[in-house]
Amino acid sequence: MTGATASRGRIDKRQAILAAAFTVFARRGYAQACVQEIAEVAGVAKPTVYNHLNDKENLFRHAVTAAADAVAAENLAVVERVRNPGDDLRAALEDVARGLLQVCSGQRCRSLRQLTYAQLTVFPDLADAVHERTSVRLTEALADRLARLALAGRLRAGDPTEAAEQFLALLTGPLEHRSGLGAREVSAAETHAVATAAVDTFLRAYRPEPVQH
Amino acid sequence: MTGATASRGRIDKRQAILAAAFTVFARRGYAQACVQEIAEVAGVAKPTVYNHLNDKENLFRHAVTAAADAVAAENLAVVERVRNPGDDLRAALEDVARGLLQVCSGQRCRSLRQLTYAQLTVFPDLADAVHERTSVRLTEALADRLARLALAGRLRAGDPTEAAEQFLALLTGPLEHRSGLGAREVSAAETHAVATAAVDTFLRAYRPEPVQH
Amino acid sequence: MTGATASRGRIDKRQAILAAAFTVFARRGYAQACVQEIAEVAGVAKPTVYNHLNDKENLFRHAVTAAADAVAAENLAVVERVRNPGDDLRAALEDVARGLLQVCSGQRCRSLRQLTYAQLTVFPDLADAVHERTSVRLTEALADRLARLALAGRLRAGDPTEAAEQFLALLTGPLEHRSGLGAREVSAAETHAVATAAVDTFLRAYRPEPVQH
Amino acid sequence: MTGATASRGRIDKRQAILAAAFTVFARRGYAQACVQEIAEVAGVAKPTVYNHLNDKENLFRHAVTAAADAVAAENLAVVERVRNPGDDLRAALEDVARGLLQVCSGQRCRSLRQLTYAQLTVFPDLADAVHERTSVRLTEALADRLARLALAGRLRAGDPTEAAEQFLALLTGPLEHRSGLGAREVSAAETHAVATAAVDTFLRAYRPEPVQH
DNA sequence: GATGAATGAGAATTCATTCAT
DNA sequence: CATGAATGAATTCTCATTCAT
Repeated sequence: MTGATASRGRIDKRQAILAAAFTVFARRGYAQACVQEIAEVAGVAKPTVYNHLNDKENLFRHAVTAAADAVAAENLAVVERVRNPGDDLRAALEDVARGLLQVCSGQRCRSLRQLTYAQLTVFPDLADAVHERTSVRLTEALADRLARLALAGRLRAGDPTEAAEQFLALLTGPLEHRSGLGAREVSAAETHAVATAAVDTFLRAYRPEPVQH
Repeated sequence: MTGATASRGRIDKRQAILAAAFTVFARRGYAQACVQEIAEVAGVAKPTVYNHLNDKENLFRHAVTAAADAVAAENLAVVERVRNPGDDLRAALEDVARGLLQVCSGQRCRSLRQLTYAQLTVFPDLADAVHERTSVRLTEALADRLARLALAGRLRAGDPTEAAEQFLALLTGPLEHRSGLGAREVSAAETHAVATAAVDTFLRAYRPEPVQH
Repeated sequence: MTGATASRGRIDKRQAILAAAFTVFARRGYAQACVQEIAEVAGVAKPTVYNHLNDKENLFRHAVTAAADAVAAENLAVVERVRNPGDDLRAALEDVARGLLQVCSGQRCRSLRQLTYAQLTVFPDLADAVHERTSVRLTEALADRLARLALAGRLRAGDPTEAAEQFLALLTGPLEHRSGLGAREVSAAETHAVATAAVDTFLRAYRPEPVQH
Repeated sequence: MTGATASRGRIDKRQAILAAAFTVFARRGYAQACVQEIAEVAGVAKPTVYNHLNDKENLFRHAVTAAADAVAAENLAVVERVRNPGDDLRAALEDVARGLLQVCSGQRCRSLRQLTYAQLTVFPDLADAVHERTSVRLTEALADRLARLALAGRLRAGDPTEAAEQFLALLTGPLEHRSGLGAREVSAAETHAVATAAVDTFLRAYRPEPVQH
């Protein structure tokens, strides 16, 4: 029991450090963030941070990767909701669209984008990892759903990955535009409008071809 | 004449410093970049950098703003090409699309995005300025062209700004996706494909409504 | 006990830094002194200086204040010696005079004067603090003693603060004059002569009025 | 004529630089003062300062020496006023006392003291020169007057230099005490009181011995 | 394992001083 | 002679990282 408790305490401490690190990195950027502040936010002493994660770079990698995992999970859960679309295809797609926009306009997701972008040239492999988790997987999961819909004749046939890319682009592009690169919060009304417009355009472009006879 | 030469020399040096600064900031990121390296790349002594631009922040602001101006000019020039679309609308839009992708996939534009994103929380006003120059103006210029086309009955009527947002989203979203957030170069073939797909989707969604009779 | 040792070590280090700082500031002046040299003299690394005292200004303030406290204690101890003057008033006053001159002609006191004077306009509040500790308190302590003597009829009545001011002036004025503003050491013989002359003048001026009858 | 005008202009410029230098040195201290600011105050370009006075040290030496000369002249003029004391010795001495206090409490004299003190260890020879001009010469000039008075039987015989030292000490000591080392201005009323008290004490101590018969 | 203390390396910034005009 | 521009040399301060306890 003691052992379990101790391990748990240790794990908790590690989690606290990673969470604090993400917060501070998001607040200051990689280089401007200092380990001191992270330790303070985590409520531990500086060397404890070094005991758990070897150096600043490692700390950054783990904090960012953890955030990317969380965002990935959220995104995939949203896409999963369209597995059984029901009769109203538009409604189902709008549900996904709103869900994704909610995730993308959240604090964590914006910070993640920012940090990853910022360190693109410094830690290119990390950028790859994040991109894989948040963008590639999401696109593929969505492509899977769209492929099913095409097969069922509810969408025009075509490259489902390309369709998924475009569906996501119609969401994130206007969102980014309206949030000023993610600096400003975007009102619920506005994300709603973006979602509606995206689905509308998508459905117009991907409605099944009229049957020839 | 002497004065002109001297001034010219001074202006040249200032330009050299700003160019070097943008290069080094792009290579290392804001905080990791050191003024020393910028001075070396510019071929001047460190204090000369401080004589021309008062401190590191100022240097960053000017370097980024100058790059944003250049990108803005390039983008607007591309959009201008669609002012007289000719008979083949699809060809005209594909021309714009390819032109914009060429700009956006260029080194400078990617660095600019990266730097701006990275310092979003630190220099929010700078992010605003860049966003205004590169995104807002571009969207509006494109919206102007699309509005004319709608008026001429060659596109479905609707909010032209929204249409422009979506047109641009269909370009930059997939581009970003395929370049891994902008880390990798994207082949000409791929940008070509993205442009074609974007225009195709856009035209399907925005073709004029069939006339009722 | 371990804790005690550690604390003691820390306190020792802080003392060493303050002592080194005073030495180096005295040697070079505030602005010319560099923290590097202070650290070397203290036998620690530069950042250790910053860990203990936050910046150069703080370091200066603490070093000077500590010196002022030490000088104040010495001066007050000397004045205390005249609490029970005995029969020979002249001897008692000469004792005080010599004691004070010894303190004032000492290295620390001269450096303190110099540093305080030098930074009068830059750190006026520090100058106030030093003046209060070294000059005001001393004058008042001496005034207390002189008041008692006047009450006992051994000195002419009058404003004791003014008398104390003048007593001290008769010591420090000529001392400063002979030491060339404190640059040169003054020989014991000369301080002796100054003390004797000061007491002589003081007693002539403050001898009790001849009793009227 | 051109030559004369030119020389005059050159001399004026040099004076302006020295005056500006004294002002700025007084405001900031030697090391904190920067040549740039001095040039601005003097209304010339930085290299012009270097053309006239070779380097910062030289600039400081000349500026301080010039100020010392001016102060010396003022002091000596005041002492000269007691050459023909008239019947009322007390009045004559009070006149000198007030005159000297007025000089010593002036801005220039305080700045001069400050700067000289500050650089005592860095430029000891400069301190000597200032001390000689402002303190030694003054003491000797006053000693001359006091010697004449003693010879005339209006003061007790004794070492006139010592008497002069004490007379000056009774003025400057209390003045310094009340001005907080020269930081604060001293009201006219207070300098008046200091002068009166000094002369009173001086006359009590130096009145002629009652004649034996 | 956690921490208070210490430090080596490095970065921004300033400034006296010198060229070239 | 006066000056705009450039620079070499310092200096303060910060921070990731490591010991010793």
